[in-house]
Amino acid sequence: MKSEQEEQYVPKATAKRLPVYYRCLKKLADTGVKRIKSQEISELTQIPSATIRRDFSHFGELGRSGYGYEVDYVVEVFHEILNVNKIINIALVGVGNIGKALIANNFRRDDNMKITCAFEKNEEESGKILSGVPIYSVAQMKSVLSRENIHVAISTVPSEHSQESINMLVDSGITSILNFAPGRVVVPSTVDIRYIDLTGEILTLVYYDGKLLPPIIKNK
Amino acid sequence: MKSEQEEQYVPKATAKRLPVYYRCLKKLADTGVKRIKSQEISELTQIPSATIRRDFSHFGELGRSGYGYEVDYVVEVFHEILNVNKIINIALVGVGNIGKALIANNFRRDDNMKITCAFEKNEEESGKILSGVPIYSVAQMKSVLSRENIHVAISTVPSEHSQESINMLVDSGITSILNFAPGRVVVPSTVDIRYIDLTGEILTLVYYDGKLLPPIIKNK
DNA sequence: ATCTTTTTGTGATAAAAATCACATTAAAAT
DNA sequence: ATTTTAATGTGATTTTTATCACAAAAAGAT
Ligand SMILES: NC(=O)c1ccc[n+]([C@@H]2O[C@H](COP(=O)([O-])OP(=O)(O)OC[C@H]3O[C@@H](n4cnc5c(N)ncnc54)[C@H](O)[C@@H]3O)[C@@H](O)[C@H]2O)c1
Ligand SMILES: NC(=O)c1ccc[n+]([C@@H]2O[C@H](COP(=O)([O-])OP(=O)(O)OC[C@H]3O[C@@H](n4cnc5c(N)ncnc54)[C@H](O)[C@@H]3O)[C@@H](O)[C@H]2O)c1
Repeated sequence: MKSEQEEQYVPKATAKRLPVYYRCLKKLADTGVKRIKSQEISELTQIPSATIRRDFSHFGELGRSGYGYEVDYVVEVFHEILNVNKIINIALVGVGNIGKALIANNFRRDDNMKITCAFEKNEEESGKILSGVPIYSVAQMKSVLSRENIHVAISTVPSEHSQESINMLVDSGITSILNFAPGRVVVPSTVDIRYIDLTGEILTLVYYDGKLLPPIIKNK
Repeated sequence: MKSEQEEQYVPKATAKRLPVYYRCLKKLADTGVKRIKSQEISELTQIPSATIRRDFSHFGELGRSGYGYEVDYVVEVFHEILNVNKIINIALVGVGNIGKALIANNFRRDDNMKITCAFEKNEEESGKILSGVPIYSVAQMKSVLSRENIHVAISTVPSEHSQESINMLVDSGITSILNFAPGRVVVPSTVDIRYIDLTGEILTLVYYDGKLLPPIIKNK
């Protein structure tokens, strides 16, 4: 491994793949697989083996030459890296179609993350408890979030109220946001926001399909 | 613009931004904005103006020096590029929490895409009609999809049935898939699959947050 | 008309990411 | 023990993407 100083930097592209690796390795560990090589992880994740080895290398020498990786050990490392050991409490804003689905499922399979409270503008919904998750009115957002010390939120409000909802979240101390409304909103640089853009994904799929992939679009 | 030959290639990174541009410009057009410059689009989309101009340049000389872009014209161009003029019929597999939410909303805001049929393993659900969308049994998949000539699908089945569901879709002639189960599945190279990974998004957000962004992670 | 201002489109460059390819190291076989 | 085999970790390179910075072109002002 490189010196601490140099290895502080994890490329953005690598960071985005970490959950894929974690999930893949976790599944292997749960299946009882003890040993794996980059080539096999590649088949499972569709990520080239050289990329996998390079990515892993940012976190130390996780494997052994001529052997591969000890699954349990690598899972442990990724567990640590991704904070899977810590419970992530999540707030949800906008209890509509998607919001209700997210609450109902509530990251069932992921034992470390959980929607613990939700906020809804419509006063008919607020006050209720859905699948154990209390729905508050938006007026209560700041106090609830600071009391419960929550910093991660999902927004599932309609596009036109997206900025409004995100402003309230930021004002309530949220620093990480997942927004289901794809229109870009403005946030302070201290806040990290990511977008789920279903319409965009479909458009991109169809765009590529229309071009029949290889000949027109340069790279896979 | 470059010669036809050279300009066949649209970088992958550009393609992913096209829906963002389209949405942004469409909104402007709908608001009555007639003229826009790359700097303003940058403020609205958070994409650097140089990147925007470079991206646009792949589709011709869309703007005018010292003036900017005619909003209506550029919307028209993107409209064409993204096939927004064509109706995209979408099949959905797995009518559970998420599946039902997607059907209920059914891309309300996007007049060119629509879930027109759904498939569910649970025989209690199949046979019903939800928000106008007929729910079929999985046994009917191949015949319905070929009859309706559908090539785009969304899978919202649990992870452990993901490969099974995708296999059926591929076998039924689907070439573009959006999968809500994040575990990577194997598809023929003729099929394009994209993943929505909510858990992964949250993990990545928290990963970055833990590192407090700038000092540890190299680039924004 | 001419001049000034503005903003594009794009060469050139830099930065980031992916990939190659192999020396090195450890495992497994003999 | 020694040899053979296997797979890592990483320099080196290539490819892709982002950004700089400005000449050229058009708009608007005078
Ligand atoms: N459901 C889909 O299939 C789908 C597809 C593409 C995009 N999206 C996006 O997902 C988001 C949610 O979709 P949906 O179908 O769940 O919408 P929805 O209308 O069913 O639910 C939105 C909820 O947010 C509430 N709300 C509005 N403003 C609020 C505020 N400021 N604070 C708190 N709550 C507020 C509304 O009262 C409503 O209950 C939308 O932005 C939509 O663009 C959804
Ligand atoms: N809802 C969330 O908050 C959330 C969060 C993260 C990930 N996800 C992912 O989204 C997916 C769906 O989640 P959900 O909460 O809607 O699950 P769900 O269990 O409510 O619904 C899944 C549905 O798929 C059906 N099904 C199973 N196998 C099938 C098959 N082969 N063909 C057709 N139908 C089949 C089931 O009968 C069920 O109705 C899961 O893969 C999950 O990992 C959901």
